[in-house]
Amino acid sequence: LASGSDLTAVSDAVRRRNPRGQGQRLREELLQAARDLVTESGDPQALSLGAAAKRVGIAAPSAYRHFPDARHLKIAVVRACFADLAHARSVAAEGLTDPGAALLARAHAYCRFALANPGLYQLMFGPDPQLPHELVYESGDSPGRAAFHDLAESIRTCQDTGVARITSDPLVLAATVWSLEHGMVSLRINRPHFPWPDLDSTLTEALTRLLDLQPPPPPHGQLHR
Amino acid sequence: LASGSDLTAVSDAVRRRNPRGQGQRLREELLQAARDLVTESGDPQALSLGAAAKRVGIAAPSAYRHFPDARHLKIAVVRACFADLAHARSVAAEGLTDPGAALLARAHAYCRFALANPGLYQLMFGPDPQLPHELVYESGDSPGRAAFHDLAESIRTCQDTGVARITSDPLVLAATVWSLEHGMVSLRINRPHFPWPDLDSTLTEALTRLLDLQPPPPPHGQLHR
DNA sequence: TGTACATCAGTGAACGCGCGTTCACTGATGTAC
DNA sequence: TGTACATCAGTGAACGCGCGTTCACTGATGTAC
Repeated sequence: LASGSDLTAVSDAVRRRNPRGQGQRLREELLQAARDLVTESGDPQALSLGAAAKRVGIAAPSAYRHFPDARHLKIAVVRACFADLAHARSVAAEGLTDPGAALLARAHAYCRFALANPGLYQLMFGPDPQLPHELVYESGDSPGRAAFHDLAESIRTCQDTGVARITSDPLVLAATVWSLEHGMVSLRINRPHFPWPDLDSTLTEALTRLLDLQPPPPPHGQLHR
Repeated sequence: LASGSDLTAVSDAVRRRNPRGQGQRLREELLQAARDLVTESGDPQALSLGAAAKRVGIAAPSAYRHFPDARHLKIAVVRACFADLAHARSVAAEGLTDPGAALLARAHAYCRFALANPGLYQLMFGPDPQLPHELVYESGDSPGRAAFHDLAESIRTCQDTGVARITSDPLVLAATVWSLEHGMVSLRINRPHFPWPDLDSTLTEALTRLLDLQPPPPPHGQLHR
């Protein structure tokens, strides 16, 4: 009722209704609000249609103009997160020629993403019957499944170039590597007060042993351990 | 209203009210009902005071005679689960003299427990601000922390006897091993439709490589791979 | 250029759901006298 | 041995909460004529 200038950054005081064709804009705002709710609370449960609507400054039923139901809002959030994670993983390996170094870089990027976005990570990888199969690793062309095969390929490359001297099936190894990454981050997320050892060095050492990785031809002589 | 003989297995028809001193019995029943709810649904969220009361056949407020609030019911369930897990782990290693074999046996027992009780496992190891620190790994004398130090000791023994040839800090190694176990089971729980490789052989191979385990003096010649 | 109208973004009230929790109570069981 | 009473296990009704969802609506914006 009282004119508040603290709600919207740009517009004057009251929320300006979106012009004709731009219902899209509110959709984006809802999506972002939902992400922020989870990010800020660190709790996947914090994602709800009503809370997102409230945060954007509209009444809850208005959200139904943009999402058929609450489930689809969640799906949209998770889909965006998978895209972000894939991006972070590929950016991390950019310019790295040694396949072992690239593999390690992607693994660290995965963990960094998880620890930086614990709530969203739990949303992506937690159990959730609401999320459709094609999104979360269940079906063949899901973004998560693509990342998994990417990891397996990356391991195969290491094997082919002699960087990884282990000879097991790369798909089986990929499952183990992914399990290790997931276990490390999800335990750290779930038990924040436990005296965890440094993740970076622990992960590097574990992957090196698991895959029998050879250090790259040292440019300067910088080695682990 | 109609006399149903299908509710209680032993007593005649209607629930017999517990005699004077035996309020304890209902407490046990509530605890078991809560466990069953989670076990049967596989969903930690299924644990609620009301649902447990309903399952036992009493009105919801009656549960307050036995638990101060819903949180304490959950705590009691988780406490019992930790005891079960510890028991399963120690039973699995009974009679095994080779420290490497004992370590592997306990690891497999951990995973078997998790996959057999996915709902309860998530309750124990999922993020849950409701659970008190002294129960879930945060404080020094929690049952989970005890299990962790047990694992570290087990690794140290392997090192001392030459069964594990890796020289890193056993506490750090324990964190890695636990992460691997947790990752393997929690991903399998969360993504049941993913084509996971066999857990037993994968885990054995991964632990063998991680700790550089030497096979025990073969009684018959049975080796992995 | 002006007016009448269709479109559509957003609203307010209301419902049912399961949850946790409170309150004053009922009534069988055991005990004191 | 009998009766009056205290104890205490369990009840029913009620509340507030946040959730998802429906419904008929309002009213500004753009367009057709």
